[in-house]
Amino acid sequence: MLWPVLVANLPIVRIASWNVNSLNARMPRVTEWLQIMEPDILCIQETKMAQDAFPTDEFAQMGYESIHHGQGRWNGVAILSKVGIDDPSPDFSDGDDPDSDARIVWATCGGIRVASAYVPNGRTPEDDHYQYKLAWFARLRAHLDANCDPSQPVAVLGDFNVAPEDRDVWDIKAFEGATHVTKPERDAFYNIVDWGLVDVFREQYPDQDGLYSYYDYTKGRFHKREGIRIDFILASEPLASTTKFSLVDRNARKGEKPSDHVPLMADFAF
DNA sequence: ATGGTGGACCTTCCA
Repeated sequence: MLWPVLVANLPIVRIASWNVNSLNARMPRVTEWLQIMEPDILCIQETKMAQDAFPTDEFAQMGYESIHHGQGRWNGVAILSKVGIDDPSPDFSDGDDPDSDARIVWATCGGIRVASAYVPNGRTPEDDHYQYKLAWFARLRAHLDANCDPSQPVAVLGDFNVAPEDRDVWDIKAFEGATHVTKPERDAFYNIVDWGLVDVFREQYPDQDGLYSYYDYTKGRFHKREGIRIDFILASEPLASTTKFSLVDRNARKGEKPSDHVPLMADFAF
């Protein structure tokens, strides 16, 4: 345990993201993980929970304020914060056309504009959902253009459902004709990055391959290390330039009732 | 053997 000593005199904000695949099913794992890692901010995706079912009190007892944008059976995103929840905003604030799904929520936490994002899956390149996915990415970019400033601390975290490079999947040949690796999806992802965001994990570990954020439940994918890197902590330069530590917590995929995604975490001396 | 899992929900959709 050397590194906490090394950074003990720096103000650190610890930010995490986790697609939990049902917060009801995952609550024991989430509370355990919060107690171990003690993030200041946790972005949650796929709560699969109605708005009024969110365990606000239970998180409050652990010291977290929260904002949930819930839908019910599908989707649902939330932000937990020990450093404040200011200007909370569900969805995209671009007028009178709300998204059909609860896929993004925003809040300012400790001076950082934070988004918890769950990008549509796409299903297949021929599916209407694939076009919805591309449009959703464009809408996120437009929201950033209109409402945020990359010279200020901004962090967009979540499940982007895109593997940006071939090395972000265990075997690119297994993805022929599939979503998550097509050029339009990758272009849409990089269009978000190009607004002024840094893939914090890749920046810190440019040569680290084989450490993925998602492993399909089926076919023994996890123990065969057959995963994909589709979850990201994207931070604007004022934040990303202060990165001290980042983690893809593969251990969280082990044990009883894991999510199919693992949590990501980063420490910023901000 | 051409499937393999898991979550929501009620019979099938979604990832």
